[in-house]
Amino acid sequence: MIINNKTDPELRYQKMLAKLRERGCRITSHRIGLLHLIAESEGHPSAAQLYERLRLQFPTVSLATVYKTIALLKQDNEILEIDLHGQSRYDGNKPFQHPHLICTRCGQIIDGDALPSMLTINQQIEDVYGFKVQQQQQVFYGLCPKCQQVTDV
Amino acid sequence: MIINNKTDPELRYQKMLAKLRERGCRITSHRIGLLHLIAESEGHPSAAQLYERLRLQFPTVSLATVYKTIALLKQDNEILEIDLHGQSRYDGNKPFQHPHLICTRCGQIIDGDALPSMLTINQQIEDVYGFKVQQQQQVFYGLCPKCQQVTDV
DNA sequence: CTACTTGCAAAGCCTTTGCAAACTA
DNA sequence: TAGTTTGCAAAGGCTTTGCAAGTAG
Repeated sequence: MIINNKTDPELRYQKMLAKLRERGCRITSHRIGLLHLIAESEGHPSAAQLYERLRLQFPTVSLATVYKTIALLKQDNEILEIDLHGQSRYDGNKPFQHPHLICTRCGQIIDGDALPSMLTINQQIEDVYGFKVQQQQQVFYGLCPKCQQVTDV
Repeated sequence: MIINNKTDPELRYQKMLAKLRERGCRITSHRIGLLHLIAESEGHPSAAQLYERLRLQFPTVSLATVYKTIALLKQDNEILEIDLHGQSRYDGNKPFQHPHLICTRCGQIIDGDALPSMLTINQQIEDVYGFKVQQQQQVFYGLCPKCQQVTDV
């Protein structure tokens, strides 16, 4: 079994900040705060969750600002958007495409970036269908190890 | 390369009809028409597309009715819902979980149910993460064979 | 005849947008 | 100072829901 290893949040923060500067964005205190939250981004938060957390530091910040900053990071491929039935979750710590495992009982979202098939699936798709993959979204719903024990009774 | 083989739409229609009867649903002409469209469901239509097609036969039908009938079929696992960034597409012909390949140029949605890794991925997830998969949603965006030629110049 | 189904319109949810005021560089 | 960013509120797209009228069994 795999232990989830995170990228260093500080490095992620610096990288994102640099990208924003590169494109000539103004660096506001709200953006700095949000970038820190996103670089950390434990548990794949939604925009609303990021907003709630950011509001603890900046009570006047708005949800629109959160969305606008996320939009910039998406363009720079500095944040990964996970599309869950009309609600987006974000991973700014590992902004590359990887599968996610979602526990239907406790709601936990596990990064599935250690699957061997992850390395071969795109090639397989090209071999079988002649289709060239650019992006992917793989979500698996089921029971995490802990919740299986609860259910097994 | 794989030729997409469809299930017999008539068989699918009968199966769905039987399931609705089983649960004591009333069989209305609108539902019969919609079931036929869904059993056929070329190209993974959206609710709005099914509605437009159904309206040709039944000009007074409403979009709400389409959604309500789809909801029933979902509960019976007789229709597969594909979640595309806030818009749902439906496959009532092959209502089991399978990957989809979406061409970002022409918009075509290809069934990816002939991939070898499809058979092993759930086991792999259990081996690596101890996670028991119940449902999945695998969407790959990229270029279909035809559109690659256009782009290759 | 009874209970389910329908169409309509309104509401819901998340996300995006328009705009004047505020702020970064 | 000039141009970006902000918060607010409204709008947008898709889906769901409430309800009285209509219909299947």
